[in-house]
This record gives sequence, structure tokens and C-alpha cells, in this order.
Amino acid sequence: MTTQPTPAPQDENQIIAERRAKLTELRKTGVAFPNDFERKDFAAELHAAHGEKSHDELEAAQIPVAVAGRMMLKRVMGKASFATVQDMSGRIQLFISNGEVGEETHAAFKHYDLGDILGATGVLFKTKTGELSVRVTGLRLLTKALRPLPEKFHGLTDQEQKYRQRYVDLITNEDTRKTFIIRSRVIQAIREFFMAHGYLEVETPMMHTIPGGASAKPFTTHHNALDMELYLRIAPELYLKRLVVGGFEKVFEINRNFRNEGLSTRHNPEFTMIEFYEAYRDYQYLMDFTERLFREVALKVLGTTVVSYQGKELDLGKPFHRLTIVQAIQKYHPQFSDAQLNDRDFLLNELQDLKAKHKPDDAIGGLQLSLFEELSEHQLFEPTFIVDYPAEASPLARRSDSRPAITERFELFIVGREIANGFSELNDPEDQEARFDAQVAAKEAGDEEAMFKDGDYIRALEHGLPPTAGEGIGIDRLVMLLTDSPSIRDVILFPHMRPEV
RNA sequence: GGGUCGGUAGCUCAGCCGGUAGAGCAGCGGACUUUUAAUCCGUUGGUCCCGAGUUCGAAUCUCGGCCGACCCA
Repeated sequence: MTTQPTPAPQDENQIIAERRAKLTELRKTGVAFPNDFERKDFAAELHAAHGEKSHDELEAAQIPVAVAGRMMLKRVMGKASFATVQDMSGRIQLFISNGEVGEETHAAFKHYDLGDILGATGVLFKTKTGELSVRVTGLRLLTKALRPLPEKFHGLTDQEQKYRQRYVDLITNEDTRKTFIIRSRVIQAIREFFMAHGYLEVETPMMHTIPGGASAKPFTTHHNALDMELYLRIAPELYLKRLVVGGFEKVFEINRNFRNEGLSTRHNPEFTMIEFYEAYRDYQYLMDFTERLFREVALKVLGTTVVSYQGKELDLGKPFHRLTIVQAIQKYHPQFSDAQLNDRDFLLNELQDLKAKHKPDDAIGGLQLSLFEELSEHQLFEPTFIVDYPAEASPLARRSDSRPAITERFELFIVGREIANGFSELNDPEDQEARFDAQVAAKEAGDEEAMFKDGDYIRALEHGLPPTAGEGIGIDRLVMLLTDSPSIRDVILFPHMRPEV
């Protein structure tokens, strides 16, 4: 197997040629890429600490600073210049004049380009217009940028380039930076919530010999030394429950799953989930727990539970709705009676008329689920738990004691999208084995998404899985909700794209 | 998989009535010692996504393809 080298983009132009010539000059006169500049200050911290001070206070204090960052704006006025540099925290303005840095350094600065990375030392002061700035006494070019930045006012707007060249998007678009900072904080807040509840964070295999834990098509890969096919995991579920068998009674894992399906605004082939399991709890507890989690994360990250998504508001602080599948169908289609929705032939006819995706051999529960997915799922804008999932569609969930055809399972929908899935875990090894066998039969009958039988998982259950509740939450979709992002690609730093031509 | 829209200078866009390509920003040269997307003067820069067709002539019209966005399945 050979690795194809990434071809260098053949888009050399005059601007890049001129910048290369400048770099060549730099190489002649010294170290072109120096790494000995000691940055001591961040822009945002300087604004926070000294932004309110008056011109005179700053002149009296003579506060020395050393800042570094990428030059985003540049204004040259003969014997003095202004530059705006951007670091991880924000921006700060530099004032560069012949009087302070000398003619030679200022002349060199005039040939610096937007996008170059500079290091500046000097003293804080306020300009006539009251902007906190650095009166520069020492200025160095730390990294020459060979490629020009997008236009300084509009930034990068082309969606494709924003996704493919995220580094440029991050340099120029504040909104993009903000989205990914929120994403990081969401994950941090989730982690803190689980830590506070006594959970143990674990890591389980991402390469599986038997893919399991979800109904999805896996990716395959190959292990050379063992000469065997491996699957990228579609879910960590079966491993996490093995850990509960092992005595880790509260565990969670935040990481990637891989599903071999199409690309859309809601699907990326690799996506991030948190899955968590807690012994001696059931799905009812999980629903309450999930509400608390979402509220706490929103409050911590956004400071409010009120979220605006694509022009519509919802409040995560209000109790989430809870509906059975039948109730959810009737909520938006009250013309269907209970009797009709429990009539197999009626359901089949409706599904056929609607040309809805369904499996004609399904029992009533499966057909109800298909009708729900067709008619109501997308309309569940406010947070809604849907319960009473049929056992045949939930091979890892515990059956209801009173109604064995359904499971103790819920899915959470917000803004019309599935965002979480949880249930009381099936811990009866004999029932689990029978359900796996039914899945294998479905797979043999052509269902590509049916599960494989995992004998070791059965063996683990035979050692005894305590009564346990478990759930998975799609982090990407949660971040979409909290950042008002219309596409999953907006919340994934490097979304999967077809190769560039 | 189907439909709609888009791809023109490094970036943001105009040009689409068929006559051989333009603005702003960026770059280069010049003026300017408190600017704020600085301003002013001058100036370089193009595989008009790719391929075929129609035509005397195609960025522009037609067909096919590639990539992307959105909607639908």
C-alpha cells in the first residue's frame, strides 16, 4: 500500500511570488523563522486589565508588554503606522513610528504583509480615539506568510473553502472561532457534570472485530500483521456495559463513532458521542438526568437556557415533553384514532400511501415507529422524549415488564432532530442471545444495518450485569443547537469532504 | 438518487443583451507622525471549474462531467 502525497496546490501567483522574494531576502539577512521571541501578554488580558485606564494613567504607569500575533490590519502614514495583530485571545493595535523604533525597523515594517506573524515589545498607551494600543519599541517578523489572507472586511465566505481550509476560516471569521470555542466548552461542561456525579471516564476500542451497539453500516479496515479485517466502531455500547459488569458502575466515554452512510447537513461519517452507563438506574431516571444535564450545560456555556435556533426560540429550562410513539403521531395528525394506529393493515396502507420507508414484515410497533418517523419526528421542535420503542427495533434494550413487545427506551428530539437515545439495559443474557439471533436472521435476510452476534458480550452478561441505564448523546447535534448552526459541518473542524479536484 | 442555485484576479463580487474581462480589497511604486475596513495618486495581476457542441466569434447559448450549497428521497 502506498501513501499518495498531497499534491502542492498549483496556484502560485504574483502575490505569492512577491512574498517568496521577501522571504528569500529574510533568509539572506538572518534567521527567517526565529523562535526566540518571548510573548508575555495576550490581547484580551491587556484589554481586561488596562482597557479602562485613562491616557494619563497609562502614561504615568509605563506598562511594558510583549505581544505576538498575526497582522490583520495595517495602516501606514509615512513616518508612523498602525497595525492590528490577532492572537488566540483577541486583537490589539500596535503603533509603530520612526521616533520609537527607528527609521530602519519602520521601513522594514512597511514591507510586512497582512497575515505575517509579528512579535512586538513596547508600552501601553491610549490613542486620540481612546483605543488601548502598544507604542512599539521593538518589532520583529516571526513568521512570513506566503499566502495572502482573504479580503479583510468580508473574510472567507465560500462554504466549501471554509470547510476545506478551516485554518483560513479560523484566522478571518470570529463566528467560526466562537463556534469551536463553544464546542470545546460544551464538552468540558459535560465532562464536569459526569465527574460531579461520580462517573469514571474511560476509553474503549475504536477498532472492533465485531461491530456492535447500534444498527448501522460499519467501515472496514485491515490489520496487516494479523491479516484480518477490523471494523471502525459504530458505538462503544457493548464495551461500556462490559465495564459495568466489571464493577465500574458509572462510566462514560466521549469520542468518535464511524458510520458508513451518506453525507448531509445532519450526518458526518465520523461523529462525536458521549455514551454513559449507570448501574441501579432505569430509563425514567435517565430522562430526568438528561434534562438536568442539558440545562446545566446551556447555563454554563451560554449563561441561559433559552436557545435561539434558526430564528425560533426554545427553553431548555422548561420540562421536556414526554410522548409515546402513538401520542407523537396523533399530536400532529389527530385524525388517526388509537384503533387505527393499532391496526396492522391500516398502518401498512398508510405507509404505502405515504411512500414512507418501512419494513413490511414488521409487527405493529415497528410500523408505528416508521409512521412516526415519516410524519412527526421533524416537527418535534421543543425538547421531547419519545417512549415505547418496539423490542424488535431495540435489540439491546430491556423489555417492559407489563408489555413485553415494547422496551424501556426513549429517544430525545430537539429542533426536529434525534439528539439522544437511552434505555434500561437488557441484562438477561438469554433474552440478549435470542435478540442477537433475530438480528443475525435479519442480516441474512438482507438487512445491512442489522447487528452481529457478539458471543463475548453474552458471556459478560452471563457474569451478571446489574440493572443499568445507558444513553448516548450526539455531541455534534447538541453543539449545532447551542451555536445556532444549520449544518453539522459548521461544528466539525474538518468535516469530511470529497477530495479536491 | 432527484430538483434548485452557484463556481470569473489571492479574497469579495460585477459582467450573462454572444464581439474577446472589470471594480473594491490585497500586492507593487509614491504622498502622509494618532489611524480604525485609514485616505489620496499611479500600477501589476486572469486555464472566466473541466470537456464537447452551436457560431465568423462563447465568461455569456446548448449538452456532458467535476466540486459545493440548499431542498427532497
